[in-house]
Amino acid sequence: MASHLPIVQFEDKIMKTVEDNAVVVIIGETGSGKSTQLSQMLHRRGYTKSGIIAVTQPRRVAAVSVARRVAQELGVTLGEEVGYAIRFEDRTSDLTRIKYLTDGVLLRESLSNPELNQYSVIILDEAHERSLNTDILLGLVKRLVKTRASKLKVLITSATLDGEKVSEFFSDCPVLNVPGKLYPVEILYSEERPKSYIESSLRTAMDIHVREPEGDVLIFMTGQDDIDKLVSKLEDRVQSLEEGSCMDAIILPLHGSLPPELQAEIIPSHVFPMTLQVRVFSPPPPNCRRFIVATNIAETSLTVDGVVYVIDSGYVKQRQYNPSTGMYSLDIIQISKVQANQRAGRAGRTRPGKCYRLYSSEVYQEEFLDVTVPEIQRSSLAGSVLYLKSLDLPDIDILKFDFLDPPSFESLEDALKQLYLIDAIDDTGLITSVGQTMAELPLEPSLSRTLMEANENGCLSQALTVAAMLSAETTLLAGQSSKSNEKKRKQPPPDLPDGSGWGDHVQLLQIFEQWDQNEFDIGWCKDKGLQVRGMKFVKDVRRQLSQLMQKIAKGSLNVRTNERYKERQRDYKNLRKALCVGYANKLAERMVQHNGYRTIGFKPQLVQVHPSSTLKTDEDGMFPNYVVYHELIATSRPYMRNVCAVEMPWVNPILKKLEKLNIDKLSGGSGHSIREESETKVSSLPKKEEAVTGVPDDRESRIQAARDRFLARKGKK
DNA sequence: GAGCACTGC
Repeated sequence: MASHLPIVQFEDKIMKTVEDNAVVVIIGETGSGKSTQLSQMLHRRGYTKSGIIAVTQPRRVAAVSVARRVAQELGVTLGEEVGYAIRFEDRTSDLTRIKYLTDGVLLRESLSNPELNQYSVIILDEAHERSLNTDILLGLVKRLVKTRASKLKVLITSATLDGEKVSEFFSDCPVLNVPGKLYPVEILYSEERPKSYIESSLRTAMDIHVREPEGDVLIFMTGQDDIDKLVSKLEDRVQSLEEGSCMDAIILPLHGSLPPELQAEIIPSHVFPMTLQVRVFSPPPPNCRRFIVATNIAETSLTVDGVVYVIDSGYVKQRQYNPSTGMYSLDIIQISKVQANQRAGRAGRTRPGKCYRLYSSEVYQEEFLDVTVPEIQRSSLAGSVLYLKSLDLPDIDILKFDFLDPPSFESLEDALKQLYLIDAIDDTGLITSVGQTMAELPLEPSLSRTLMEANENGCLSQALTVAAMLSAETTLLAGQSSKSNEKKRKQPPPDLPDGSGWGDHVQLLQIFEQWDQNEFDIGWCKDKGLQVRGMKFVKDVRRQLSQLMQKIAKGSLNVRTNERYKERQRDYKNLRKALCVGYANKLAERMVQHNGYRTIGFKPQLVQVHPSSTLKTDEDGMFPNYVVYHELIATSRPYMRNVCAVEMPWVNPILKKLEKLNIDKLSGGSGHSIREESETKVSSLPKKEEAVTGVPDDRESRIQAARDRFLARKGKK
């Protein structure tokens, strides 16, 4: 049935290698069939007799669609022999032998079963995407193949030629290459970087339209603004063409904040069963060319069917975290070679195609990084560090955790400091009982800490709502028409609650409470300009959090709990106090004379309340003296997004704790509970690994190098 | 008076 897939010819070779080795890296290009076939091969060879085969995917849709395809190929009912597990949805049963799951779900499972004993094989699919979760799994799995000795097989699949590095990481395990099924793509470079990649894209697109035979055009832009601009320019140009001089054209924007009904219809592909094809709108009319103007969402997450031409600006908008300031920034940066090739590959899925790169081959060769900087080196690590601490693995020290690409020492110290401020670890770096419970909640540490505190002071139900709302926040406001051709007149304000002046957390709470009072009516969301999908997600998250908190909850979890009590609490004092404890790592103090704030606990930054905030000023026009914020983000200026007013008496204990902060003590702790043993364990660990694998481990030296770099930087200041 | 790329438990 799947005999046309390239990987099938390699079955014997792959299976022999898996038999002889605990870990195998498989490089399979797009269309090789690795995602659907590897699990079935292993099943045929009896690997499901001693356990389940787990296949991880970075995305939910992929886990579901690949599982569906495999069940179909094996002729079984989905959820029986072949199943999947994603957040909110577990379609597996006692019969399940092949299980597709997101890597986040596998990490959760590992929390309650660190040895992952139910699995005989773990396949980490699409590892080249290097999601934060995949990187943590790579480290955990490396440890598991040692502790579970010969009882576990691990396959790492990747689409790029980065296999050598992964192989080195796994003690030089074998690397197998499986060809893909892409058609050739001709690469056309520009002589030089254009002044404006929008104008240059426009010219290139029109050239293609006039000169090239039929086939859709996919254009990679960096963000919604650029997309809107280019779409409207393209529309103008296409309309000004003489009628009948060339085929018709449809121009379609494609980015994450488009409402899903406009965005795409997702249909399984017959050519590439392991991916998703997206048809933007219904089938394109005959003799008509589509121009899809997209963000990097079209690089991996969505596949547009029918693309023959790709125009690549060479840029991407990327979010990165600065551990010394605690601030995120969204920057437009050059893509990596891997990304450039991924984009080009989008032109060769149905027949030979062309990729127009709006940069020269010298720029590609000399300026582009080989691979994208992995997420783990661009994110705040508080959540990941807490997770690793909570596993309480006897031989794991956070600062020495074996990452494929270790994050900076500075970034790990930042994470430890934050965790200490919110009581998740003590002053020696050991996880606390509060921290242990926090780790079990699928939330970022500030929010899980807020829930714990709210449970103590009687406002758990409110905090659950706030945490759930913030988990969805960006997808909440429906696709605003931005500043497109529509008249720029402000639409009638959707009259949402205003947070009673206390800020955005309270507003989010009030919005959900109103929705609850309106019986979760979908029409109500639409009236208020809220994305229905986002609000439903909030409801799901809230339900999940409630279930997890049930065991330890001291009060009611219902949204409409204690109406009378709430009436007396117009100032939301308990909730704000709980937020202050949870966000002790995200505190800011107002400047004396103006409404700017200074961040506390980081290298001090001058930041502003985001203009979209509902936080109110007092009669003198001044903001509160202290606020906590959900995140710092530098866009046009440094902003605090989602702020909440807090009171001086709640802030004082945090300031005291900051004074006591001793980062060396925090990071010196071993991270596990038997401190006395930590010294010897840490130093003896490499030897132990040598004995097991017979291969020296370079971990110590890499960590030492990172530490040296860090200290050198520190010394300069 | 600003606007945020993309995932996920």
